[in-house]
Formats: sequence, structure tokens, C-alpha cells
Amino acid sequence: MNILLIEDEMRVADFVRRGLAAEGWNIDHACDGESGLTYAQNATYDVILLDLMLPGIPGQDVCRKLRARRNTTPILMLTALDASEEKVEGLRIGADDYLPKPFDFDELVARIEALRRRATRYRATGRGEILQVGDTIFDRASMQVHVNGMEVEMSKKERDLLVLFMSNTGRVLSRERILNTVWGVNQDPLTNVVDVYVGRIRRKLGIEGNRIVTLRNVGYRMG
Amino acid sequence: MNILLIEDEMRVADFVRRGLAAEGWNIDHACDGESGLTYAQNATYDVILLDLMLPGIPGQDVCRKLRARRNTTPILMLTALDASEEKVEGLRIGADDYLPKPFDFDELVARIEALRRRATRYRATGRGEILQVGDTIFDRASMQVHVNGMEVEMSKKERDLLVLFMSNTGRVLSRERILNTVWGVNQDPLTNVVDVYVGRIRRKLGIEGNRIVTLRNVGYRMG
DNA sequence: CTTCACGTTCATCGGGTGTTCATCTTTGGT
DNA sequence: ACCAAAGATGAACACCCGATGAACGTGAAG
Repeated sequence: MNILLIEDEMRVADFVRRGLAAEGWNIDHACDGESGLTYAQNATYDVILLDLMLPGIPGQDVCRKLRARRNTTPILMLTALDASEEKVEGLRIGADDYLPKPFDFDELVARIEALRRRATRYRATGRGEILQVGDTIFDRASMQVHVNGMEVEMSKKERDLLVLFMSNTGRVLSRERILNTVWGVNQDPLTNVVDVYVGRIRRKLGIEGNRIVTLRNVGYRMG
Repeated sequence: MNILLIEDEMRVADFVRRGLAAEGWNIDHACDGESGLTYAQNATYDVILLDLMLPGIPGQDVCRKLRARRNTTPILMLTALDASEEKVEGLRIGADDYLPKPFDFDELVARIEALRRRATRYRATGRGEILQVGDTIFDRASMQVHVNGMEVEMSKKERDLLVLFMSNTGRVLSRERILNTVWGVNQDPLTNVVDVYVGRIRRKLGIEGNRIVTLRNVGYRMG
């Protein structure tokens, strides 16, 4: 899940970023409305967290502009004020939910997940809580992998790689793309970690591992 | 957790009742606004689910009357219409959240839990509720922990952590998340208190402690 | 003042995990 | 059929993460 956080207070931003990163989500952080709009235009996010008290453009205007640009990404407003007028106004100008500071971290996570769920009912894009390909099932909440009803133990990297495959079935993934996504940027391009890990999850998946096919000189594809 | 459902359509009511009962919650069902108000007056609920299209008194009026009677129970509005004017109006007249039909069941659960969490931050919770995972039982009212019928002594932090695990069985909890929830915000991220306490409750739970498994590089999961 | 329970930090230890490397196998082209 | 390049795989290894025992500080109770 990709999240855009538009927030100027570094303390809050750091707190949110660390916590959400721990949920396994990717956070992009913009410090003001201008850069927030730029981020939102150049990438696709699952949820936008928008602070209202911003330097320069106020959060409300950021929200209006996003909607004017036909951006339908769910917006969760964060604000220090718990005035219900502000809440009502926020929802009127296109926000999807509203969370007054100081907020409970668990509640933030629950709201984000609720927004994601709601959005994915209408768009087809989003990923659900459970990924299934053939007889291979991955549960994001418990991080468990089941193959033919049997649980299979995996390490974090193995799971990350499997999730990448399972959420891109039928699509070819280049080694480079896999490296960037699972291992992060700036990796030694002449490593063969990807090959090693593909081998490991193939073995662990047993027969189901055959679903990951090699395309010589191109990459791998699951499906 | 006790929930009051005010809803006239039997199909929807049955669906919600069965699903929420499966969460281990008690559901009282009123078929119209009148009886709904009576229920709300004679018992204390954690959350009220209020349909807007009701025979007799409209849902909006039920909401207003509850608030006029100083009833502060969180209200989650359910409605067939996804008109944001209605949403705005609902929030203005005292509802806490709003869910358009048809809704995702998981989302309903998430919203209810969010409302409960939000409410319990301001009131003193103290409701008698029993958590059970395997042969481990926690009684919120007496704060007692029983394992295989034997009482186990625990400190406050140990109990808090155990409750967090027991109310999130099957879900992976990152250290950050645990720190934020049990120890509070802005904690030194490089402390290992969480590890130490997980170890302590594992030991105290004996065999049952094995239910808390470690996911290396991710967090812990109970169940 | 003493004692004790609790929360927290620290140091140490063991093992799982991630990574590299070398070798073997497969594939595609000539 | 042969060769070269790409991929698969087994093994080795360093390192980091988590488990744990112990020590320390603190505040409450006796």
C-alpha cells in the first residue's frame, strides 16, 4: 500500500511514517501543500493523509485542488482542531474521512484500512487482505502462507517476493524491478539474490512453485 | 461489547446480527425508532448502529433525540443513500460516523472498533468482557488471567500487552505498533522492552506462551 | 528507613537470515 | 551436435535479530 503524507510538523510526520512503515506500507512525505500536489500528480497512492494546518496553501485548498483534478484517491484529513464545523466542511470539499489530533495510532491504521477497503470496492485495482493464486494463499494480516491447505514457513524476504509475484500475476517482472521493490534501490546489479530467492520460494511452494516461470533474458512471471 | 442495531429491513438486520455475533459481540435489535429509543434508555451500549430509513420516526430524529437526552453512545449511521449532504447532516446532528449501504462487512467491524476505541479514550472503559485464546482467559472486569484454569499473576504492562495480543489474534503486530499502543507515543525506537515483555508473558503463560510466535524482521503474532 | 515490585536498560549468546560464490544444468543459436 | 550464455542450486559464511539473565532506578508500601 502506498500512502502520501502531507504534513509540515516533523515530529508528527516522523511518528506517522515510522508507524505506518512498520505496517509494511510505503510512505511518501510532503512538507507542504505545493509538494503534496506534485507528489499526488506524479504517483498513484492508495490513501492521502492531509494535514490542514500547512505553510503556504491550506490543506482545504489542497483537497479542493485534488478533487478538481479528478483525483479520486481517498483523503483522510488530520487536524489539531476537533471542531465539527471543520469536519463537516472537510467532508463537503471532498475528504473521505476525518481524524482529529491527537489521534490513537491504532485508529489511524484502522481508518486507513477502512478507506482502502471502501475504495477497492469501487476500483478494481487495490489489493485485498488475502491474495490467492491457484492453491497458494497469502494472508496479509497474519503473514501466513498456505499451500494446498498446509502452512508453509517463510522468511520476510521470501514473503515479500511472494507477495510481489502474487499481486502481479500474469505480468512479467524483470530482475531489476524485483530488486528495486523487494531489496530497495541502489543494489549491486550483478548480484543473483533474486534467482536464489525465486528458487527458494519455488521449492517451498512445491508443485505450486511451477506457477513461477522463467522468461529467459527477461525475468519471471507468476500465473 | 454490546451493540444496539436499529434497522427495519429484516434481511440486513439478520446479516449484521449474525456477523457481529460471530465477533463475540451482543446485539440487541430494534425494528423501529420508537423501540430503539426505549432500548437505548434501558441499557448501555458501546455503539449504536442506526438506519436512516425507518418506519415511524426517521433515523435522523432518533439521533437528535438520543443526543438531546445526553446519550453519548457513539452512533454509526447506515443508509442506502450515498449522498454526502446526508452524511454531512448526519454528522452535524450528532452521529459519529457514517456508512453507506451496501457496506463491506469488514469495514463495518472496523468502524465499530474505531468508534469503541475512540470512545474508550474519553470514558473509563471498565466493561466486563472476556477474552479467550486457547486455554488462556483474560477477564477485563477483574483483570485476572487464567491459564488452564489456574490464575496467573501479571503486572499492568504485562496485562496490557497480553490484551493487545488477545484482541488481535491471527494478526501480526510490529514492535512499533506494540510500543505505540502499550507504551505510548514517541518512544525510543531502539529499546527492546517489547522483546523483554513478550518473553515474560510467554514464560508466565507456560505452554500457552507458544501461541505467541515471532516473525523475524516483522513482529509477533498470537493465535 | 527498609523492602519489594515493577519497569527499563544493558550485555551476552545462539541461531536464523540474507548474501555471495562456485558449480552444475538448461536453453538457444550456429 | 556443440558451445556459450543464462539460470538453478548447494554450500558456506558473516551478520543481525531476538531471547534471556542480570542489574539498576524508582516509587509505593510497610
